[in-house]
Amino acid sequence: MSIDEQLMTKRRILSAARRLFHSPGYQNARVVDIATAAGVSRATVYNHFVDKEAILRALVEDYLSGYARISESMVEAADRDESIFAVLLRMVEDALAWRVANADLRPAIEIARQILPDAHTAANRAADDALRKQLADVHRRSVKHGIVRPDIDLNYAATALYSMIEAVLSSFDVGSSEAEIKAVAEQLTLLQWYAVYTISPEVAPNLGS
Amino acid sequence: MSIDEQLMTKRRILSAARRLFHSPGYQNARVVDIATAAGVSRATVYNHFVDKEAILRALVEDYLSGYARISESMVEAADRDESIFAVLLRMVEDALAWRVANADLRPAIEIARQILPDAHTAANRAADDALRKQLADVHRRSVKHGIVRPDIDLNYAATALYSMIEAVLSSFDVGSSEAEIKAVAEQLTLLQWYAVYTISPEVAPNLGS
Amino acid sequence: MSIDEQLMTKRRILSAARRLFHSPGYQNARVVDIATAAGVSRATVYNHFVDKEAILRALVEDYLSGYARISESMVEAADRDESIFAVLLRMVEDALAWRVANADLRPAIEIARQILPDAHTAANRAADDALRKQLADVHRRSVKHGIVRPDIDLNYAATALYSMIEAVLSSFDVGSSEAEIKAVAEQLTLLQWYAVYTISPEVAPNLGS
Amino acid sequence: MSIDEQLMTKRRILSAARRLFHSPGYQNARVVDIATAAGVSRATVYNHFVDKEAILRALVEDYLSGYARISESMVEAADRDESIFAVLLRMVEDALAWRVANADLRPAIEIARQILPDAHTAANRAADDALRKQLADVHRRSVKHGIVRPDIDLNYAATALYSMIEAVLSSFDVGSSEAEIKAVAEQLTLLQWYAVYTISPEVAPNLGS
DNA sequence: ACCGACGGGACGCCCCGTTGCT
DNA sequence: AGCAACGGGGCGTCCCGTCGGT
Repeated sequence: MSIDEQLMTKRRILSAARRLFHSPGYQNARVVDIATAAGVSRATVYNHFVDKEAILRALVEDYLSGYARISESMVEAADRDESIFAVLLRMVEDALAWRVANADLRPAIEIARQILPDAHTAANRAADDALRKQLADVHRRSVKHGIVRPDIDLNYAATALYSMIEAVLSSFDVGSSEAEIKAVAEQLTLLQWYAVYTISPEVAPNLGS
Repeated sequence: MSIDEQLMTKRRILSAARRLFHSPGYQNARVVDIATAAGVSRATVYNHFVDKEAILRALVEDYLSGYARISESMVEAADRDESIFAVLLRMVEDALAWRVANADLRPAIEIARQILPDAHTAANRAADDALRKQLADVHRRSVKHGIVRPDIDLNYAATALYSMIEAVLSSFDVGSSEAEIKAVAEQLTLLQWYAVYTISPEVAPNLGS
Repeated sequence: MSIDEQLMTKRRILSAARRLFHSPGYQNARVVDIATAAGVSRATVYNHFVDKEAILRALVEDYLSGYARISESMVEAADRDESIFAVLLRMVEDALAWRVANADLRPAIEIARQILPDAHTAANRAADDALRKQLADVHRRSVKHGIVRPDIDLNYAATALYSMIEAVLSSFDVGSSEAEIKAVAEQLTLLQWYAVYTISPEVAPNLGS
Repeated sequence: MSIDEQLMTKRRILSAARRLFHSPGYQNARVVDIATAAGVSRATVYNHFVDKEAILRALVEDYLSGYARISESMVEAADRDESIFAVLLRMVEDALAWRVANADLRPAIEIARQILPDAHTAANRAADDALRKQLADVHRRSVKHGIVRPDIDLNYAATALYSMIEAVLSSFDVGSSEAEIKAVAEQLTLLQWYAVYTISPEVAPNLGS
């Protein structure tokens, strides 16, 4: 059996698990169901994952690693010397798009938070911090321009933005249309902008300046 | 056994379940653990609740009913003709305080969202809508004063506020000190305010005016 | 559920196991088969026995305890002051009858010897020794009468008798007819007698004399 | 790989299996253990034997074929015109020596009796009958001499002898010392002799006479 | 209310024998 | 011949929810 086929097997198990963890849910998805859906036997599942939990862990880690990639792309974006608002907007868009693309993973991630207290938190913090660091950077540079409201704690502002990105998914049930995502991203960015900055988005200074 | 004693037993079961659902978590809390912690036998638990799920459901419903009470108190507050900012602030404070007081229930509520898809959503919507309706009312009245940013969708703004209240708990690990809660509430209210309104909080009009 | 019913359940499991250990054999008898044959669930089997091995152990112990009862009955017989030959004959008859009645347990006992090295040996030795002690007693008293062949080691003779009782089962496939058992017992006793004693069975002295 | 090397491999597998079937026993000896002990891989074991059972079968067949050789040597012995007692003694010695040399195979043979009902019985009967035929021959010739006890069934006597040979192993744990084997063989032969014959061993007639 | 046996069913483990690939 | 993934299937554990007896 080739190495490619091994990877395929693992991927098919993950894919089946992802589908079944979304519905009928992690608890109701039996290992044998995942195996059958992946076209393998139960034993094979245990050849690739020590645990049903390990499958969950793998899914969550895959998801969180996507976050890290977003923050990397942001670093590059920063080099292109765009306006602060544009940078924020891109960031929100990217994060939102990633979440939408992985909306079916939400239940799994919530479960992971429950039953993988340490593992999840560790990986999650890593991913969150990647994004948070970027936002903190934007904020810090903004302060130099004297455009940040003096009575706003930027930590809360950052948390607010993230939680909104999160919440907007479950509340508004955003479709996968790119246009929709853009519209929502703009709204969220505007909210963040007005909450934090004293000037209009149109006159936002460049990040690099 | 008197009715009072029966209620006591039920309450002790709920209390034990609440403690155990928080740690070691819903899945890891066995019915016999709950029974033992409540000082009763496993059979007695099943005399009061048809299901382990039913205990979870009862806990969540208790929690959500508290939300409804908050919105009721807001209606009264509105009658006292305070400023819009003050009303918002009180609302955030109340919601935050309630969440803090029930912070240990968060895991249980998340689980309920997973495994009680219909029951939870129904109750949750009811509670959410109660608050949301109040906020929508505040927003609607604000519009009449012409102080709302024209490029902001108030639906997103409302969602943002709620998600922030939610998120601030897990991120900042707010203690139960009333002063702390007040400080955080003010920050969140300010964020919401600046995001939505064009004027300074100090000159906010009265709700009833 | 009454205590009687509990015992019944355990007995029915043992009975089913006994049947299935004989055919299709210990290894081929699945726990679920035993459970089904006993009219209970697999879980119930594990409520009564920690192991599949424990069922085997229980069967073997029951069987061996029967041996002990035989030797007890021999002690009483000895008090009736019969002839040595008659005592030997009764002993062989009893042992043979017990083995015939439990012939279906032979495979299980052989398996037990394999997979329960210590447990089996311990119990088996106890049962064997019970009988062996009786036989040794008969032999010892015989020596006093000067009727034992001087070139015969009575230890080997005793072992020979036991092994014959054992072997005659598998080789001759004795039916359960009492007459058949008596006939075989007489043959075996005669073999033992002639091998050990110098006189004719008809003139055998009494045990007590 | 040469044919010799193949045979070597097969022999080493059998040797390892023999060791492991003795301890920790057939059921507890995993195929991978046998392979490792033989210095080959698990797959190679399956190249030489279709089954784990096939290994057991091969061991038992090797063992039983040794019995056939004993009976062949007895035929030759008979031609040397020795006394009946000497012939019996040699027979018992040979059988006993063979059993002692293969004492470690006993557990495997017992298992084979359980799980290879047909295969074992067939081969076993063949080997047993080879010996039994010889003994029957001796007995038949003895009858002609009028030295057999009239009240003894020679079938039982033959069975008795075989079972004793078998039993003496497990009960007395005979060492491999030749002298010990000789002593035990003499005892067993004497037991058989006295049980069956009316005359003293010293005056036993010759087999051929 | 309490107790304990019970049916049910998933989990993780372990080992067998098979099958392609190297 | 060696290797490793795989299907298959039994074992023992665990917990749930039920039920009858005390």
